Amino acid sequence: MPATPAPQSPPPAPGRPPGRRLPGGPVLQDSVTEAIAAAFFEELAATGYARLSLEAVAKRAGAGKAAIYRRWASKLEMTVDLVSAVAVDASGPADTGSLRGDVLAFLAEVAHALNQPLAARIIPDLIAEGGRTPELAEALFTAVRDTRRGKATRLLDRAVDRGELPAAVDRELALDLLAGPLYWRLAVVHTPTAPDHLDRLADKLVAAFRA
Amino acid sequence: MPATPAPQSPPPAPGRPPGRRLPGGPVLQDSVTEAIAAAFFEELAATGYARLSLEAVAKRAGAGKAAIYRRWASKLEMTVDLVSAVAVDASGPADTGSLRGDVLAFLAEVAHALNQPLAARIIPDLIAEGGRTPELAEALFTAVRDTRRGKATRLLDRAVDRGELPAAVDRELALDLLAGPLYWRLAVVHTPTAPDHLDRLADKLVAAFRA
DNA sequence: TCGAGACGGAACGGTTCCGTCTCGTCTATG
DNA sequence: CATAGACGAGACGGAACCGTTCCGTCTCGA
Repeated sequence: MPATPAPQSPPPAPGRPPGRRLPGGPVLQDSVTEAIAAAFFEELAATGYARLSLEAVAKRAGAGKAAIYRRWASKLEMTVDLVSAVAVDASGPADTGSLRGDVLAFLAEVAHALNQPLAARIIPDLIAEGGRTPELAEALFTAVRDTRRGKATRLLDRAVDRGELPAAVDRELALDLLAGPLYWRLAVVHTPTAPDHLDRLADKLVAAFRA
Repeated sequence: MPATPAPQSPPPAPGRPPGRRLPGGPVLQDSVTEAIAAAFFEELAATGYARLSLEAVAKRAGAGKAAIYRRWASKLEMTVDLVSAVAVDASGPADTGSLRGDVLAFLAEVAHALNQPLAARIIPDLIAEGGRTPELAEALFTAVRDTRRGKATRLLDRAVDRGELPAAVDRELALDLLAGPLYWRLAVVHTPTAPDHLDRLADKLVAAFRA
């Protein structure tokens, strides 16, 4: 019974950090665990969550099915755990000194994420699946939506502090405007973007915030 | 000439219009066909395209599987056909006399569509599936995206004619701004909307277009 | 009246996947 | 060096669907 805490074992570390069965925190130190995680995301992009088969994940990872079941109890648990793990980055606040600069930095970050081919396929799929699987929706919300939401809110707060926006700026709308158009273009309609696309979008958004 | 051409048959109608096997045009006169279509969309909303089982559709419709296979050759063909059928409405141009009025009317139409519970579940699912199934993506594009795109383009043209926008208005960005924020809010993040939400959004969008 | 054909229903063999379990191998600790 | 434990591989029974085929019934138009 390796993975589970093994309450009686001697003082030092119980071997090397194994995976774990219950949610609580991503691990991934294991090379087998890493291979499984990579295979999981590739399979997720190719097949979609609904049709994703743990058998295919195991085969792609060059692992046995037992290696997966030793780490997670189910496909849903595995998904929640791995998705939460990758979304934790949260990264820097990106204070560029001006509202337009901050907006542009935010857009560039979103665009960069959505231009990853794997992410562009996986994210819409998980969002759609979240409509059917509340646990998955919650994991997405706390890991992704709330993180971005926090960044965008701080972006607006800084602009208010600088006097670039009135204190009463409509934050709800601003958040939708920051995320919506890019998501729509890159993840829904798959339209190519001109090199200065983000620049022009940033101009429009700043104008909208000030309205 | 509803069903197959039936080149030799006498002048009058050959019975009643049956479904048909190949794409080309929605029919749906049949009561059985209607029941199947309704069951299909309910099942699609509940299960998602990937897991949708024609057996379940037949059961929900109170029909036999043979009744489905008599009309469509596969799940994909059925989906393309039925989705194209519902999206054809296209509706009126909605010229309200002002840019802001037109924008608001456009937003209201989008919001109304996305507030249908079935649509709100089905659309993100089909979009995600479209990333994996080119035929489905194409059906969605020609039936939905191009229709909306045309409406939005005419909306901008009218504003240019009125002198409300410069002729060089950035149509690409405007289209993303019209669709993206609402789609983001209603279909991705599922956030409730205040009663005056569309009004305030329309103000922001008009300001953005003019920037 | 009678035949054509669509109907609901049920069963068919063939896949695919699940979650469990058993092999024999490899490796690292003690 | 011995051995415990994780490993890859894959067989297993059970379940769900697929797409097809067959019933026996019912409703038409000829």
